[in-house]
Amino acid sequence: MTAQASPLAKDLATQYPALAALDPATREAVLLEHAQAIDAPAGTVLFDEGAPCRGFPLVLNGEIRVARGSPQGRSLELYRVVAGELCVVSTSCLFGKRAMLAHGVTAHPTRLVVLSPRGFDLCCGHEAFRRFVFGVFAERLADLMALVEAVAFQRLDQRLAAVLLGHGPVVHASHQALADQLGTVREIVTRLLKQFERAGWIRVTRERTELLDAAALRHLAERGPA
Amino acid sequence: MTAQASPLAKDLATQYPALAALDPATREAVLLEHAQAIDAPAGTVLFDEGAPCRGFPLVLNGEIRVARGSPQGRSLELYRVVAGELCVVSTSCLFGKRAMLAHGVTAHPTRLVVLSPRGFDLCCGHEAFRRFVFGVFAERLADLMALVEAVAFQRLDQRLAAVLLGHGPVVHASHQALADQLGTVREIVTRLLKQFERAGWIRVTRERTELLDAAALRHLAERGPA
DNA sequence: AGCGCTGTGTGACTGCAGTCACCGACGCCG
DNA sequence: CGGCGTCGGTGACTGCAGTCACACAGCGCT
Repeated sequence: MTAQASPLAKDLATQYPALAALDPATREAVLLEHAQAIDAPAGTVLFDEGAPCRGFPLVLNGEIRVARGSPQGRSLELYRVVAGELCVVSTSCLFGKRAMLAHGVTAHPTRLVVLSPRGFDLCCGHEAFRRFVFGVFAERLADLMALVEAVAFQRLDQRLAAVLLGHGPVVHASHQALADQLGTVREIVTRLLKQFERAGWIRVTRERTELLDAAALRHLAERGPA
Repeated sequence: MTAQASPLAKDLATQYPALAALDPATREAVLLEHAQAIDAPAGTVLFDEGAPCRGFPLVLNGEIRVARGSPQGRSLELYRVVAGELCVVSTSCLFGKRAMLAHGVTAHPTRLVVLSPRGFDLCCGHEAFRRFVFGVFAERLADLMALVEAVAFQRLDQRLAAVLLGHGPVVHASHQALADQLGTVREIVTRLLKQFERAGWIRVTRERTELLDAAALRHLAERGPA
């Protein structure tokens, strides 16, 4: 399906002001000939490690989790792509002409538009779009550096606390899912959550973790062990 | 000092074909008005964590090590910038309008040209240069992901082996320097090096590590513990 | 009710990395 | 020569994270 449907174009313009700023001729050409809309239910594998790469995904709504697996079957979340962003792993892999370095799975039902390499080039001819792309790259790079630092220098309880805080006041996720975000195993998450619960910071029920004392968690995450 | 000196321009053209591909008018304008050459001896701190950012450094020769420090005084090398590349941390920080996320120190005497943001924008108007910049970003992103995976999932002996292999057949570095690359402490490096030496894989002398059995090290680094 | 699947809880054990407290070796310099 | 700073080596100890092996609870299904 090509992406000329009017509501889609409108969504795109709302989420991506940089696209809206293109001159109308280019925009039409890109949308008609170099874009493809996709609707993916939650849990769809959009791309996999080692696979080639289709194009540059722009996310309209929903969320993509980009993670990398370990040989021992563990997994570590690198970052997420939400509405208004583009997936830099795909971009990176297309420019470096290499296989994908990570896999991407939709966390929620997600609508996205995939730009062909040519379409991406066209858009990049315009400064506004370029600045947008560089901005996203900059963010991701910063995220990854923060992640490196966290993995290298922080304890798991601190990182778990940070992850919980990043999910809002009630976390809907199995312990295994949390473990996959952290790059650890289920038992450790269970242990640490129990610790937090005994401290009165959270309440744990099946598939659900309720934050009772966000301040304490934040303190642990930021300033280290009490 | 502006960068119109002919040998410098030639160096730039050699190291950066993407710059040479610009139309001459733009190139002249950029070099004359938006570039600054710097010669830095080894050990110069080019930028520091939390500091603002001057511009986009292009490295003509030498090497910059970009690392991030931990609160406990440890350090972890994120990547290096060699001739023909540009430093993405600076780029990232300029685009994200944020403070620097890491510090950069010259490992060898290094000559570099710093482009002003405006000069960078001018260059980016040309597709060849853009592709070059995206290519570098792609590489760094890939590096960082590999680093995240290594820190999260590999044992220290594996990572140390990899670092040794990355330095050529003879490594000139103190144990402390190696520890700083890995994000660990000196004693651990000493221990592991002794292990490798007992296995006959390396010979250790002061400030110098000679690789005797690169194959064994490579095997450890890639396939894990024997 | 019985079954099976997924998610959770836990105790025992292991091992790597980190910490601490030294000591010794080497090089530089007054 | 003696003193000092950097670099390297080592043993004892600690603690976190990971592994293994279970037991159990909740839910959907037949």
